[in-house]
Amino acid sequence: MTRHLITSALPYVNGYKHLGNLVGCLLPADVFARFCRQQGHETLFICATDDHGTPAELGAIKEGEAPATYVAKWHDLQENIYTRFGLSFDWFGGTSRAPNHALTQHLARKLKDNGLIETRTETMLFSKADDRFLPDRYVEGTCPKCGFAKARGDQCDGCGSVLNPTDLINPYSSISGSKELELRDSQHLYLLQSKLVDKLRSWIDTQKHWPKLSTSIAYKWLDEGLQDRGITRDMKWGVPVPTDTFGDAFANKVFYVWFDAPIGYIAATEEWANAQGYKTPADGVPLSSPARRWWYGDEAKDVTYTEFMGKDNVYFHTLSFPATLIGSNEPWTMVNTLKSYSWLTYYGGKFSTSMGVGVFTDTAIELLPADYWRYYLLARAPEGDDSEFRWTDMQTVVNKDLADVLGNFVNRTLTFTAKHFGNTIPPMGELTEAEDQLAEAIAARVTKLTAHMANADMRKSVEVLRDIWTLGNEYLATQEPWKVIKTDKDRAATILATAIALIPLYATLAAPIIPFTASTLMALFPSLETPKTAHPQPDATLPATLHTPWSWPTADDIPDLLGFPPTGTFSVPPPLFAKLTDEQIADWEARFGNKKV
RNA sequence: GGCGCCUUAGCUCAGUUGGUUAGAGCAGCGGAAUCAUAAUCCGCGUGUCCCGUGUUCGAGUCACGGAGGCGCCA
Repeated sequence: MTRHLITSALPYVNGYKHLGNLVGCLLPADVFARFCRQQGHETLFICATDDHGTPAELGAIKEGEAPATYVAKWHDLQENIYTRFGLSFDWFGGTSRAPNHALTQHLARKLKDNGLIETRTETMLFSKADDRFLPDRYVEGTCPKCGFAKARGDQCDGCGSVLNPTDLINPYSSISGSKELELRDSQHLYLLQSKLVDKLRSWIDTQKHWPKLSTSIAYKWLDEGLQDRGITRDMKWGVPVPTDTFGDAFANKVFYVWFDAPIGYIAATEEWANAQGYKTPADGVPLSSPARRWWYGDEAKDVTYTEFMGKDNVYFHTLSFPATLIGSNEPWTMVNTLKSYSWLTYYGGKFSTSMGVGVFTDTAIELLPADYWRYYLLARAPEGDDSEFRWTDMQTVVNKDLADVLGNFVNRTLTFTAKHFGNTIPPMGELTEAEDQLAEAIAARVTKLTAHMANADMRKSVEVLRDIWTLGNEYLATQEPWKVIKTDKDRAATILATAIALIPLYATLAAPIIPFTASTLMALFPSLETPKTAHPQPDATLPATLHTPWSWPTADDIPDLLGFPPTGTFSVPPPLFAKLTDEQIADWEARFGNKKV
């Protein structure tokens, strides 16, 4: 048994995320977490909202709320959506909460103790009207390169140039519009990443389980020479820089959002521990014992840590966050396996939060049940290249795989059985070569599926899963119980009992991907609640997997799982999946667009 | 401007460290079956693997040049 720590990149707090965000880290992480649990591994799946930074502060100003109010509101709104999508976080925290303040400040102090932080003075724009410095996008003005009138302090939307606020011509505050700006010196903390290059490189050299993309991105940064990085901002919203350590000059400054955000993984774990009644220690490392077991010291040595993220986050997870942890000189859990994803595009164009392009999670979950989205999105997970979202593609995949192959298999099996045997599962008779071959074919695919799941390969997992479902239909097609029933009722009973035995197996194997449907399928068979007593031959030895219906089977378990179907009564459910109609698709294409924007 | 990535059947995409007739799903065509949400099962794929040059006994797979698309950085 392995202890699996799993994190998904933190969704930014301001507003609902789109489907690209969902499939680009949250969803695969959830599938992997569910799989690990089904395998019996001790698993902790952690996520949180990324609460700090300028967009959150500006969003709060726009909605006329205090940042804390705004952030708390959006945290809850997002969490509600994720729950409805079936994301099975053990804890969904927020980076603006107390544990993250404590941990961020703790790590900053450690970095200073180790000589890895220095103070530098920068000349920045200060607005008298707003009584504050104006970093990044708090200032707008004319682009010095292309003359675009509404260039932001960090970047020009006219020509794409990256800018510094002081580059702008005729700058003005984007909060108040005031042009009364002046240059003032401001002190900032820099993390001396340049001193950590060797340690980072030797750590990365030992990482054998990273995808090529991640490793090459990391080495590229190291080869080009890692720059020291400013880790503070002149803002109020964020983790305050502790003045007892860094001096009064930092009284109105906070840590940069990218410094505190990844620490949020650890902090959210501490939130989880606090929720169980464990108090964060006031001295030393601010981590209580349950969180320590996952993150710190010898107790966490046997933890396997897997991170899921979009490819834009690779730098922060391979270099910047590790620099923080390594630089602290403390024994933190570091990432073992890192899964990065490309983009899901909307008809080849970008899903865009600011432009409102594509489909957002809050809208999506109103249109269709979670499993429709989960299955389709995972089947198209952008694991290598970008992949395209299209309504017609989703219609094809959902109708074909879910409704026709899986849904229809369950439906045809149960309705036919009910017609001839009532709502009692028919007795299993003597097995023939057909059942042996079926078991063998499924066992081979379970081995493949298990390997793909263990690698968190979503597309391949979905593909094999569908293959397994097809085997059920194939079995019925070759055994033709509708013919056999006329001449040999016992044989027909065996065929149907075998087909019925496939249903809970399918539910178990599909559970990480379509958990809601899996529950529906399991619930059809009351006897599975207590599989031991449901066994048709009480003195036979059951494989362990039968004792808990959700346990992930091995290939060796398959013959027994097929040979001992659930017993007793069952109910015939309505069709598992409604097909997406041409009218629905046309409607949604009209509503959301069906071409590249 | 610098660097990196991508370009494979009508569509969406797989293709380990270069090695025999380049794969899957969907769509399409043909057949079987009729228990089922007109669902299922089986069979059928010669496509300049973006273009060019080169390395090699042998390249979709490596090198260089080019076209198109994308990303990161300054």
